[in-house]
Amino acid sequence: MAITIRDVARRAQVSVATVSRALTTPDLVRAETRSRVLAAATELGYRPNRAARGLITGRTGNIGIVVPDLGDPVFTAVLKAAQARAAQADYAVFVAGGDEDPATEVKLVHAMAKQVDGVLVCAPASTDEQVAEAAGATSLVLLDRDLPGVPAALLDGAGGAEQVVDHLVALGHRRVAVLDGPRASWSNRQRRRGLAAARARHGVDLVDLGPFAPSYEGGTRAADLALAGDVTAIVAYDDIMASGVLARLRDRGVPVPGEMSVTGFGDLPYAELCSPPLTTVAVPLAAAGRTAVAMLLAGFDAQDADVPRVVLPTRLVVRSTTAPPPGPVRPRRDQP
Amino acid sequence: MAITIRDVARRAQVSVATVSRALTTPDLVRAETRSRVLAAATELGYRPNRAARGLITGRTGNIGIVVPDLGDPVFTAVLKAAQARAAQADYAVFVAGGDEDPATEVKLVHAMAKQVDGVLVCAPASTDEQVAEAAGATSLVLLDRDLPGVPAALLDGAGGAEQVVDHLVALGHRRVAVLDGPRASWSNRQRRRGLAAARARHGVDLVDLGPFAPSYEGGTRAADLALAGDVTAIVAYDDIMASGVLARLRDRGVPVPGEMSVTGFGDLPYAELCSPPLTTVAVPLAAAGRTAVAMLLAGFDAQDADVPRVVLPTRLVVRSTTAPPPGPVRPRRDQP
DNA sequence: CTGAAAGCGCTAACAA
DNA sequence: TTGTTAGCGCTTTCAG
Repeated sequence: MAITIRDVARRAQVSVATVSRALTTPDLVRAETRSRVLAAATELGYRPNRAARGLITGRTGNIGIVVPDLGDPVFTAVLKAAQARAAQADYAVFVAGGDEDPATEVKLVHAMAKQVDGVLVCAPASTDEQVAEAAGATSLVLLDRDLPGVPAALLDGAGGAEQVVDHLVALGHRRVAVLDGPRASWSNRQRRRGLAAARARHGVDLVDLGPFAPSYEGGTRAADLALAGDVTAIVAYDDIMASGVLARLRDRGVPVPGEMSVTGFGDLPYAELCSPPLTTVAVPLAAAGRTAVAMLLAGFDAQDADVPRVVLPTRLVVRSTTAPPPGPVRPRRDQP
Repeated sequence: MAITIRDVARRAQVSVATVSRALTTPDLVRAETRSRVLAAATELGYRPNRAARGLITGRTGNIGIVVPDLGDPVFTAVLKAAQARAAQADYAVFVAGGDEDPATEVKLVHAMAKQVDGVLVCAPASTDEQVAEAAGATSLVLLDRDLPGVPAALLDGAGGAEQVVDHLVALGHRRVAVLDGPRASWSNRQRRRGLAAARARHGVDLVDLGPFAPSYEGGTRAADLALAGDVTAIVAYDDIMASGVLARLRDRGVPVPGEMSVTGFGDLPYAELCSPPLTTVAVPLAAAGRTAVAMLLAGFDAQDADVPRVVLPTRLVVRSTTAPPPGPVRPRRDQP
């Protein structure tokens, strides 16, 4: 068996209670005793059993993270930042990835509930009811999903979408294709909201296409449809779809951005590596992960009943896939 | 407080011991009693506290995974598969990412040790001594790192490297640049071993360049050096470096594969998306993750003293970045 | 087949 | 300032 608090007590010639105190509430023990205990602990290589501690304190020192897909770079970016932030506070993190079933996410939360102090749930596809119910099982923070009463770290997808359209309009585009992604997600709804706002504001023609799979293949398929749509720009659902679009356009001999502008969403590492480098919306995934974890941790202590809800700003990154539309640039006429 | 075994016992009109048995060793309780208990448990939504159980059984039902970098798609691929495999066996997984310090990995193992039944350590950069010492703290399985006495799931990097050279030689290349990556890693040593073997076998000229950072920028830098080296092919350390090479060659107007062949290593998703699609070595990351977890789990039960060590095969995937060298193909002369 | 009781490693009153 | 004791939620002898 591993070494326990009792071994340390024996070696330091004190009771287990004193060892416990020396470790958790050092001020409550005489300096000399404390150092003796600490010395004994180090010599023995003692590491408290957090599970046992949790049993009595009700605090496990663990948090959980549930993501829709551990293979998706969007979520691993969040995970990385979240894990780092948690480690900073000496919290360990459980991770679980749902796969097919949207209800899985909720199950995962329940499965973790007893072993963690709280769970960060990323972009759950579950229904509001399911999420609310899961929130009953443990302390919850949502990421990229909004639900009244549950703390959330949100990404301003609407703002990002607006910036994209603003940019395209500024370049002179008047008719652009919008490639839709999976309909269900909250973030997609946000993005569409931003698109709608921009459309209203500028009076641009936004040609809705899709939905397409958020994949390279989805992008290649979408490109052909967009090409048939008499547009001068394509707003893809995300970077990966955009890369498919780019590839297909190249195959079909359509110069980008000369004949066609293309934008992505996410600014994943490879957006920069596309050729040409992709104009896209940078989404602060790492910041979101950090923030969400910070909210979770803060929620453990603070008992104020307010439900924090922070929206992280997105930012358009202009690279080389956007340019004025071909032909003579028609002067823009804004709505009166 | 959450609902405990006692609540279930009360509701089912039995003792807590019976509830425990009904849940863990169903055969030991009368069918009728069992169903009564199970019903009560379901009605109450009871979920046993695994930490408390672990305290007494010595089994936590958790495993840990330590990776060098949670942002690296190589490791998240492993993580995804490992997590899935663990979930299958109803194990939850802790995840931690080391960052700078190689010794961090060992610390992470120790930090997890008490909360898990075993840890999967991916490609640790620590010294043999450090790893061996960590293996003392808990049940360990290594991935992509070999150490006598510790079970390991290995990737056949040497074989992959040999396949690359075989392929290039078969195409007629006689002088190829090899871009080195971080020297320290075990997997890099393996790859170099494969290269050396192939060189000895074929008598090809292998021009060692580097080391370079395993990044896009590293690749662009490397490309220029390779170009100056009078070679007809470039073997990059990994896919990402290869994509940098590709980009730089395009910028410099060198047709691939017409004037220069390029290979990667890893077959990450975007290898296929490169333009042209990258010839590379497929590494069974998911299989490795699954296997490693399976080994870990198996090790918990079996008490045979043998130390499993499985080597997963890699496989060359020929796409469009390799072709015969330019100019008249000189007939190959193998060594006598 | 079932219950009573001990105890896993630890913390939190309560005394001393 | 320190030790004694109870007990967190659970499993596991040991009786019955």
